[in-house]
Amino acid sequence: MTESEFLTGYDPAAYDRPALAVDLVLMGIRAGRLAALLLRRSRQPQAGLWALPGGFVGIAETLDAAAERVLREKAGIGRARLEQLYTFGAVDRDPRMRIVSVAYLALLPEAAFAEALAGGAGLAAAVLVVPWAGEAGGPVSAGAEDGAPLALAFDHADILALAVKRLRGKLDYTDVGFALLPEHFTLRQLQDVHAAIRGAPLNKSAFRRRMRDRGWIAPTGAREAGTAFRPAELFRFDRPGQF
Amino acid sequence: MTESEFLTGYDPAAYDRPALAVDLVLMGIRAGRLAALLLRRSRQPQAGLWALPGGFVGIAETLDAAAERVLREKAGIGRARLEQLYTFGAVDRDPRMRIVSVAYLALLPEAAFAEALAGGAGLAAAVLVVPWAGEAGGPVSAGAEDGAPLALAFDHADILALAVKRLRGKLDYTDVGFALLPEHFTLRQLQDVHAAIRGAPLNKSAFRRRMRDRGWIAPTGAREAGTAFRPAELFRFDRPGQF
DNA sequence: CCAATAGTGTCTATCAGACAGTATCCA
DNA sequence: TGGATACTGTCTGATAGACACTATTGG
Repeated sequence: MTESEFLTGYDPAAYDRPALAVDLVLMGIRAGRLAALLLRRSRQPQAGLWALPGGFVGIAETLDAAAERVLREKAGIGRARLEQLYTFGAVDRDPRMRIVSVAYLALLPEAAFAEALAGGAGLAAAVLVVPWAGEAGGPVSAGAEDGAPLALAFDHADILALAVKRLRGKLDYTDVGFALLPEHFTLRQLQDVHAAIRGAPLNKSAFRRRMRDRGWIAPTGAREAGTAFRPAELFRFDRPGQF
Repeated sequence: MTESEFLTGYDPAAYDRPALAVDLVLMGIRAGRLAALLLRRSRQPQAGLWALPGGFVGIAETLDAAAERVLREKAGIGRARLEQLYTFGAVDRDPRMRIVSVAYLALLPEAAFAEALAGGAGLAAAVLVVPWAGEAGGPVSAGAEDGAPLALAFDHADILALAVKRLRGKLDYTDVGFALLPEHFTLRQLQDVHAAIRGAPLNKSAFRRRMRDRGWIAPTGAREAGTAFRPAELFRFDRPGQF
């Protein structure tokens, strides 16, 4: 039997299959704190709870392509660097039916995050409360910008927790800190982002030294404006496209 | 509409779905080199090529449970610590139909690896050639134990390459080195495993110092037997269950 | 004794934390 | 001038690489 003869006789519908979806963790910085974009579910199941933007994977659509489509259609964001996070496959994670979901993570610069919030997609910012709780990272809870806790749908709290953990792991040796900031930033802003992701403060001079020694930042020559004190120097990320 | 009313009216078969499978990367050490267990495909498609043990995910089966079942049924291994690696979703990765596959990684102690090879499952050991090629890790090629290259089926070369990359990333701060060794081992064996995964040699005294300082190893009091030179001290892993 | 490997001691470079000190802005 | 924050200098401890040194086995 040749390969083409085999294919002719193959029955792809022999067994029941789980449905396959993607869910997007879209992270940003909001008032100096780590935040993610969520949608309030208007329909059953779990109406009223907050969920990650998600959607089903088409039969002729790559997982990455499905994630990009959901980014456009559900979050109204043109493009972002999406990275696969983990695949969640508990049998009862969705009461409608068996749905296996591939979670993706993207980091939005501060302006893009604000723009997505202002767009008509109905997104809200969930501030992530990230206690230090050791290197492994403890549970992550989500709250509205006024501090009120948000109830998350399905297993999306697990997905958020894993996203924060992944972020932490990559913080020291990739550009995740820069990806959340505008093009020009102060070292203080950068340090605040790192502290928010770590969930613990950082030593100032050691942090500045490390950033400069790695050659990742370049001075722009400009300075902050509108401060009531000494304005900080503005830097830019010097190794775009490296990761 | 309540949640139960909604569920009654929901049609889970409205769209075509990709099939969902798991593939297992079962790693071990073979004659001091990093190796993985492969099956030679006897049937179309891609008959004669070498593939990772895999199987479809049942409709009421967790991803982890499917991986454990494949471990038993296709590899003849009772149990191992399986860890999800990545989900591969290219549209044409399997010529039969659209199959999305969740890859899992497990590390087998030297004896379990040899036992699986000797079992009746038809597994072969593919020695992985892992050039250093920078921190990111270059392409990984598989060869038989006599050095002859093995042709891999589907996108399984990509899966192996990612598994090695993941292993490298975890080498310094988890127990991956110990997981591939027998219960009692010499520091030389441990160093060889680390060097095989890194694809680059290690400094002896620095390595020993690091292992001892971390408190991960405990002396057993016993020594190697049957050597033609000074026998090495045998150690055991002192932090089982920590990772 | 030699060959071969086990195991140690020491020098040096790098890097991070701690913390105090100086610089520069606005009011 | 004072308050606030930006930015720097320096000490110290932890860790890794390099490399030579000693120790212990079988023959």
